[in-house]
Amino acid sequence: MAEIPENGAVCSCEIVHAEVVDAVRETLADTETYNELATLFKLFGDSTRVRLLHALEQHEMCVCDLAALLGVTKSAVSHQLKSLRLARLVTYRRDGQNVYYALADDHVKKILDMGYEHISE
Amino acid sequence: MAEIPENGAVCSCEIVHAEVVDAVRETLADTETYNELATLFKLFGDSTRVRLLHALEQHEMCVCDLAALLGVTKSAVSHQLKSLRLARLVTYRRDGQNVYYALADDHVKKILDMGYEHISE
DNA sequence: TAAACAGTTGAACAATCGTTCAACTAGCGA
DNA sequence: TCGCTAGTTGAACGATTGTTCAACTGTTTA
Repeated sequence: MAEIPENGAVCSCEIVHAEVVDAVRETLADTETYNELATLFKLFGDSTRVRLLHALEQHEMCVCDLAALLGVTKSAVSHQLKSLRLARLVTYRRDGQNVYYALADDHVKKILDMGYEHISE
Repeated sequence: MAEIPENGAVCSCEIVHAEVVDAVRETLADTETYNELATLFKLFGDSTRVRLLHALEQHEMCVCDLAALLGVTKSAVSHQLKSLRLARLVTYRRDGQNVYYALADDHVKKILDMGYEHISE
């Protein structure tokens, strides 16, 4: 469970509904979990990466073609793909001179779809 | 559709698989859509906001109690809640001196759950 | 072996972000 | 009305981020 400060330690106020606060506190996960979640979603929080992921949702592609498609440099694409790779959002496959990237699983699609649903309202 | 640069304009390389690039290009959305998606997911990309959202998933809460629960100042909570409010992720309800926040809809829960699934593997 | 191209990497930069601080507004009770 | 508490706001700060640039590795072809 999380290391949560005592009442008033940092918040500079009194707790108004102690029962609610205590009940909710029980259900919270540990700090590390929230950090990992934030780190994951941060990767979806950049339009270049979102476009990369959406493109890879259609078909696996090499760095060169992704760069041409999105209109950015190979370097920029490579940097972003590395982040996505470390988070296991995309997979890596070398074939000759080319390196092909593809979505690692369908979580990416589900998350993007859920986001699209929200902004479409 | 998006304004996508011509081949080689920015990518400093030749297109390797023109058919794939052209096919994927057809399926991409416009720039504004990707910007909105990124803006949305950026809000999930901070552990304080993720904890706020997860807490509100359990029960509506006032700013004061949220600050006490998370161990941050009321000001920090208020700033973050404003961002979440502008993105229609949380709702606002004043009752006397207190302002109660709650999740706007279940997209938040679905997105968080999908993220949790991913990091749990 | 050397040239050519695909891709990666690290440093550097500007831009963005989250928190803090101080000052403010709003509602409640005396 | 005054004092108190809840909440908001804007400026300022340090920290993080995305891109660029230049140099590098790896693979293919001549």
